[in-house]
Amino acid sequence: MAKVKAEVGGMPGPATKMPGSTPTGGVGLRDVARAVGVSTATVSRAINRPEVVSPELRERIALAVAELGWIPDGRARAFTTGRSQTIGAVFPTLGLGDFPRAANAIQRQLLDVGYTLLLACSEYDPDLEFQQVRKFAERGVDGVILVGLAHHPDLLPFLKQRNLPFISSFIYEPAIHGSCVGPDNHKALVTMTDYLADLGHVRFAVIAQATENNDRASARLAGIRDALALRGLAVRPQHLAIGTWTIEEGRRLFAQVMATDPRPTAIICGNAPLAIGAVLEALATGRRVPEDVSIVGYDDIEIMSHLPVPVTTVRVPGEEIGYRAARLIVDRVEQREPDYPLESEAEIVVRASSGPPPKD
Amino acid sequence: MAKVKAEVGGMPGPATKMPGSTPTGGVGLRDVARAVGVSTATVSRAINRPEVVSPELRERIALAVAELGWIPDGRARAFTTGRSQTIGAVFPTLGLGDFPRAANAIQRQLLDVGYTLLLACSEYDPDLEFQQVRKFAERGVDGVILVGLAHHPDLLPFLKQRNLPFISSFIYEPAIHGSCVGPDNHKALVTMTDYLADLGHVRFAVIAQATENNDRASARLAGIRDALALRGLAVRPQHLAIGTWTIEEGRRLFAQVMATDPRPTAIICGNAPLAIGAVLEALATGRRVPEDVSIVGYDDIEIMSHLPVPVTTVRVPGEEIGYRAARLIVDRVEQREPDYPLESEAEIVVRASSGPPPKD
DNA sequence: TTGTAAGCGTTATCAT
DNA sequence: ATGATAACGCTTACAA
Repeated sequence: MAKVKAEVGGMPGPATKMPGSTPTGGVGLRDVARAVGVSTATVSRAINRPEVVSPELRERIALAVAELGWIPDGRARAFTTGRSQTIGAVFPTLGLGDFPRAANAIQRQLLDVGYTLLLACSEYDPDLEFQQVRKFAERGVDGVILVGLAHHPDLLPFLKQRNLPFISSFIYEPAIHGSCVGPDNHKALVTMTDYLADLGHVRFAVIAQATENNDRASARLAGIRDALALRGLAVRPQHLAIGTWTIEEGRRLFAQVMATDPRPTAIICGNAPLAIGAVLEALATGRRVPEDVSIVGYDDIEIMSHLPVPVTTVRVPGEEIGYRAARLIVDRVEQREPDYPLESEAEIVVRASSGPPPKD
Repeated sequence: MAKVKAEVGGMPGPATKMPGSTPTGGVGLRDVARAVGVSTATVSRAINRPEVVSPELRERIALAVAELGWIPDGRARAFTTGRSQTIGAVFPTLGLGDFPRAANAIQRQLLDVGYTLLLACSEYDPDLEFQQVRKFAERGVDGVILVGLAHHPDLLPFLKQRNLPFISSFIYEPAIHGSCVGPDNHKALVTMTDYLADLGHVRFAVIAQATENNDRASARLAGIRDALALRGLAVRPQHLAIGTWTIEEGRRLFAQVMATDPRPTAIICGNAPLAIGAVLEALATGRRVPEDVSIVGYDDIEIMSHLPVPVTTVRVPGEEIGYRAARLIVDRVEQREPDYPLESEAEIVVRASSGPPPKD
């Protein structure tokens, strides 16, 4: 009990505080201390550095804690220590590709090391992303996980000024080693493009999401272009279709690029829904995949291997990325050096949707 | 500057604090106050209740705030006010059905009203869910959003004791009106079952996820059973297949129930991946859908309408649920009465995967 | 309208 | 090994 502050009879008095619900259930460290007959300092130590209090006391304190149902007030703790044991992550969206998997992995790993995840979505909007990060800063996160490298121009200065550690995920750039974790998007699409070109393809179409504010999408597009250029090839303007990340859009854009002349023989899709849409539209319109046209995607979500024609795609290890992102940001916060690889290998998963180009 | 506390010459002294990075960038309310030449109280008021300070001061304070790049330290604020403007949500998983959509919606809505979302996953494990909620409580969340009604036995008492408002989402029970928001899972599957029975189906199979710790899944199963019982029908034991929530599993369980004798003519799937798997397995094994067998699902994610045979399914308005969940928990926290509906209508979206049973 | 000053629950410093 | 006590940055009576 204790805490029942002052007036019981209900006089005006200095107004009992009670702005919101008592966070820790009304019991504080002092209540525990009082119950055991020690000082708050001792209780605090018993919690945070048990080895430094006598076993006997430790025992009695643990008992009282359980008895009273006390849990530490993280707010007060954060306030006092200057760290909140909290990490903020801003994803473009949940529910696309490997993001949910990664978010899950981050969350699990953070929990393991005693941190909590604050998760927000930017909806691919740099302004919103910045706003979310500001919120996080206000909330006192110890570090921030971002996706990609393209951000609001004021974002990085903001973080710098506040000395807030941050990392970029789902991307790897050797130039900023130590602050990014993910696959090399450029390299992944070079590999994919090479694979298709080696099959004999010459006319490539690309269905992808907009590259503005999305350096990962840009890197992928650049990878395709660079790989083709090495062979003296290029994507025709009418074979480049830009959209969003829905199946619907994939169907539409597939139909669009297939209506051109000459037709492409290989279609590279910038994300999973676009690839799914392309494949389903191809089948729905009676085309044979890959005999008439090869289609490849990005992100190996489960459905990719289950469509009537399983889809060749770039597999990004989302779980691994999330796990490492969590470790990395915590290591940054706690000033440790990462001792694990930061570049994740994206691999090409070859399935039935890709093959040699038609003879025609 | 200011903050440069005491010793500049670098004597031991009482040790400058600096445990972690300074959260607010080194500038505090007092710095702003000093710069303007007013008291901290005035600055605080200028921020929180602008109408109560003179316009002139308000102006100068705003200027100084911008100048110094000050942002409030949410930790201190939370500490002082007893509220953190933070809501915790524990979802079973991201990346299944409408959960990502709902999470997104919650997050957006909370942002709108000045709250921040803490998101965690329970992986359908009640212990983990409880642990996450404890973490949230420690972090001082003002309220908690849960999914469903089945929880760790100690969870609700825990929340009660701490006076922590919470709501259940993705479920609606009239009996606890005001603390839940979502569809009536039971009713939804009664409707779906009636629809199929009215088409003439008599032999029903059910492919669903385990019902332990998942009252929503239980409610759906009960809905099917009750609707059938009203017609004197029941699901044969060998036509009830329990699994997880993967496409893979859907394929396997579909094959399993179709290998029985007599065969079912209608298959009700408990979630989207199971339905997708069932349909794809049916097509892959040369069955005609719905001529040979009708297949229906739960959750209307995009792919459902795009498969070679579009899938009849229960559509749950995930976005609406998330939006309302966010509003509801905030209203609970701020002791307001909700003035919007809490029950979301699940609707049956009829597509090509369902039809009359085969004559056989 | 503005200033003064008392907390809020914990950790950390210093003394014992 | 333990206790006393001063912060931490902000909000909020209450006084002026």
